[in-house]
Amino acid sequence: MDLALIDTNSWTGIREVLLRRIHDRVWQPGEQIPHEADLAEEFGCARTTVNRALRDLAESGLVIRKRRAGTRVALNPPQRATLTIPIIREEVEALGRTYRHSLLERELRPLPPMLHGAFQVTLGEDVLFLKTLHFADDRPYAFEERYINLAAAPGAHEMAFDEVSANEWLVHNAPYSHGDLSFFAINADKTMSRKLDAASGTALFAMERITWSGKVPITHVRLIFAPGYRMRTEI
Amino acid sequence: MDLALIDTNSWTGIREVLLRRIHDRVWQPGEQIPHEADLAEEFGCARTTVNRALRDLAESGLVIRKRRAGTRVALNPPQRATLTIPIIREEVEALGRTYRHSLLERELRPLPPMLHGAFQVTLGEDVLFLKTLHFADDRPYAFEERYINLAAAPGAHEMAFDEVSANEWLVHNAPYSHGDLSFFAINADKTMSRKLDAASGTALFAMERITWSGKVPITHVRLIFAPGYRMRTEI
DNA sequence: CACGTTAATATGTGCATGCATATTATCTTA
DNA sequence: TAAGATAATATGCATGCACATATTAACGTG
Repeated sequence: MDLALIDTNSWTGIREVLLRRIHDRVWQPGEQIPHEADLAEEFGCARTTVNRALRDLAESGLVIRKRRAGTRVALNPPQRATLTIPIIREEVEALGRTYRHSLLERELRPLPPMLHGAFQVTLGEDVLFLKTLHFADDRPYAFEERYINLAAAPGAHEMAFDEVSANEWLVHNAPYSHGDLSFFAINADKTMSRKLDAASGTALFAMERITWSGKVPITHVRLIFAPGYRMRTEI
Repeated sequence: MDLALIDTNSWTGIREVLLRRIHDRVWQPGEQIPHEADLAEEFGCARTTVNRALRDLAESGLVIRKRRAGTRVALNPPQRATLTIPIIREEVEALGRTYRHSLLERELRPLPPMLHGAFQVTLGEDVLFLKTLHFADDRPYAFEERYINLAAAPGAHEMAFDEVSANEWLVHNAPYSHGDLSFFAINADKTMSRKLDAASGTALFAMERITWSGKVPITHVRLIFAPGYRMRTEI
């Protein structure tokens, strides 16, 4: 890798050079690196360009920037990973398999006490409960339990959700502003072992998600994947 | 929320306004939105500023941008989540608990066949194998199995890893450029149930990670967490 | 010397401008 | 008409400049 080949007039080029200096310990972790102005002079470019490169490094957590205090190499670069949580249909189809889902249950229910803390809905108000099984090539792929706040997604009341999945419908009709996401492992109980075609007690990968639009909760989902599921990403 | 309060002279302000238009379906999913120049005129700011706001929205996957083709609202906004995978010590200490770890095993070994594909090392070359148990307040927190490529981290040979953990040492001494990360669920076998103080067969959350520096593999880790562990993030 | 005030400074951001580049639309030409 | 050349256009990026803002260092003053 010849450094001379890198174009230090582009912000990406400058980022590469800075990255290499950090990797090669030219600038030690915790050490302060030269100011934007100095770097700009060194690379013969505008401060804006250096700024862009440094901003990008700061975003990925490799350097810490503070006004007046300058920029320093992060001591413990946090290992950030960006997970892409696709719509299950798309995930299955990306694997080259055919997607299908079947709605096992659909009813109005009071909000289960378990969710009272996380999911602030007027008490007494019913929420829509759905149980869905997702298939890939006719083999169970994931089991879904979902509560939908009808106040946040009124149209859901009229939807059967047998054709289009609740997930897809909500993505398009009740966009969320933020949410909580968590992952954990769970033992297959009798129901799940039957639905997911897994031996009872098998460790299953699960994901739980709550989404809000502003302060209004939209939906709570728990997805439990069939045995062998792995969630992957690159860092 | 009064829109008039938002400062449309700052790129974050403009981002908020655009975000709201997308949420409120002023611009439908898939629909093309006005050009940077038009928006700049509307907000009475420079095109650069609008560009910055749109770039940010594009990064989060909410809009898709193409030269000449313009910007359009994403049809299926990919649900991205940024996970921060901390050093275990920091994770434990952030919980207000005391961290401790004990090295259970440390030896040179040939690379196990299981890893031959992922972890390209000269055959016959030994790698350093470590087994560590991490504690929080003297209760087992996670069980770690790690292979270190000595060619990539020569200093590791001299390290006992009983004081400073391999994780922390590597972070500081053999920075990686990229890696693969995956999460899954696994049943506790006899060893793990003993080490992690879990009933045999309990579903455990596990993470596997391989990191490289360029083309040279550095380390392969498998972390298995004690029962009840949840990995959380916000979206 | 302790503590509050003020100045210095590095990053953060906005603007106007110009050119680069990818992609689409249009216009030729065989 | 179809294929290829060419023009039009929206985003991408670099520059120089000005000013905003957070934070630290220096300075007084009691």
